[in-house]
Amino acid sequence: MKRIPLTATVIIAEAADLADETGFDDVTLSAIALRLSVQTPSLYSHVRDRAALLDGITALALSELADRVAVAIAGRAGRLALRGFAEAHRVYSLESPGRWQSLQRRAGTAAVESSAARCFVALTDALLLGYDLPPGERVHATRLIGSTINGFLALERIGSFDHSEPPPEVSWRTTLDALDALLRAWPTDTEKIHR
Amino acid sequence: MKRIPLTATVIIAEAADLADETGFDDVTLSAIALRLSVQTPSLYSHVRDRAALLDGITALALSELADRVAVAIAGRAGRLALRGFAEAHRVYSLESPGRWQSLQRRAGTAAVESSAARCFVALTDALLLGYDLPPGERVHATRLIGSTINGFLALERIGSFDHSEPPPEVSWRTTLDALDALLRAWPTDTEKIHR
DNA sequence: GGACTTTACCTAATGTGTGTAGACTGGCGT
DNA sequence: ACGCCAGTCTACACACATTAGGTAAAGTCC
Repeated sequence: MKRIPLTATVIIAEAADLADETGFDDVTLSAIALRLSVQTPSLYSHVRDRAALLDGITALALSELADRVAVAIAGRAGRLALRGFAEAHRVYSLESPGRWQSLQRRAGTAAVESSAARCFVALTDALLLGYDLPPGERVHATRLIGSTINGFLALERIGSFDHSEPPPEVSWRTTLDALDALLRAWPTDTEKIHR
Repeated sequence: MKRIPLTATVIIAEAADLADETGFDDVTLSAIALRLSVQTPSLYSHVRDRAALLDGITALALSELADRVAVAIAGRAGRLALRGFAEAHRVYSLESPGRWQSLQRRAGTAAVESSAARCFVALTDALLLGYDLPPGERVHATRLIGSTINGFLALERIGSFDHSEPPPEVSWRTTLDALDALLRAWPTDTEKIHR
């Protein structure tokens, strides 16, 4: 019985797989140890504690998602880039629900300061190049896009759309079209005169 | 030492308060028992198990939020109704983070089938009356609004906006204006011809 | 008003999970 | 060959969820 030597990377990868299978909240050191045919305390040589392990999953997910987004928007602009960006998120959230869930929480500094996080900012910025927005509005557009995409996927995941027709896919497409239309005709400041 | 008799309602209310103070994930039966000056197992006479307790918090939060939304959009239409609706959500999420968090998860049937849930659907529907959308598009608009609002609040809560200027409030206002503009000029089907 | 039931709490005990301390081992450099 | 040391183990302490069964007081029936 040959044993692959334990490393933080192996443990975190196993944890991420477990998260995808049973849900992020159910990731437990004992379960991971069992899957790696190891006693639970052995894990503590490589991982500080459970919080650090979960942060590891977050960092992993962030970097995986950034990779996917990068290839999804490469060579595209405008609506196509937006669709690629959004679709990459959605596919990831459906394929790897546990990993995706690990992103929906306040992350530890390790994850926040990772290179993947910085990469992500750059990618979202690149996405907006295809739409010409006043520089001061870029942040708001970024935040809006993030809110809508993440919000949609979150609601889809928790089943908010299960009790009405039609299936989420249809609304998803509509939502992306709406976002594109919005970015194309970004409301100018004059409109804010209303109160 | 007179003791207020334990009931499911009291326990759930205490749990909700605890959730607001220490975070939804940290709601523990022992902590609640301590706060109520009672032994942990005593709670089981009134609450089936932890899952049921959390569902109770969700149902409570749903009904509280529905109440707030109701007064926030009463007598308003269009942009003002949208703002009221959104603002009610935001205030709730900031005032009662734990309760709000309890809504960001797949809920048990008890919460889903509660009258508050049905009330909520009616309220959102009422909100859209002020914008005249083709009937088939109403669902999509509902889902889009929900996605964006919930998504924004979720990102704000986990600190996604902490690393860039300006403060979230500004983007929040912009986001609501954008949503309003979008609903006012809902993209017609012809626009979907692109691919 | 006494016997009984019900209610609402208790104590005791089990199982699972996190995390620490210290013993054991097998490969490595010298 | 010898000791070092990284990495694993066993043993343990503690927290929480949950079950079982006991007890005492309040309410109900005759």
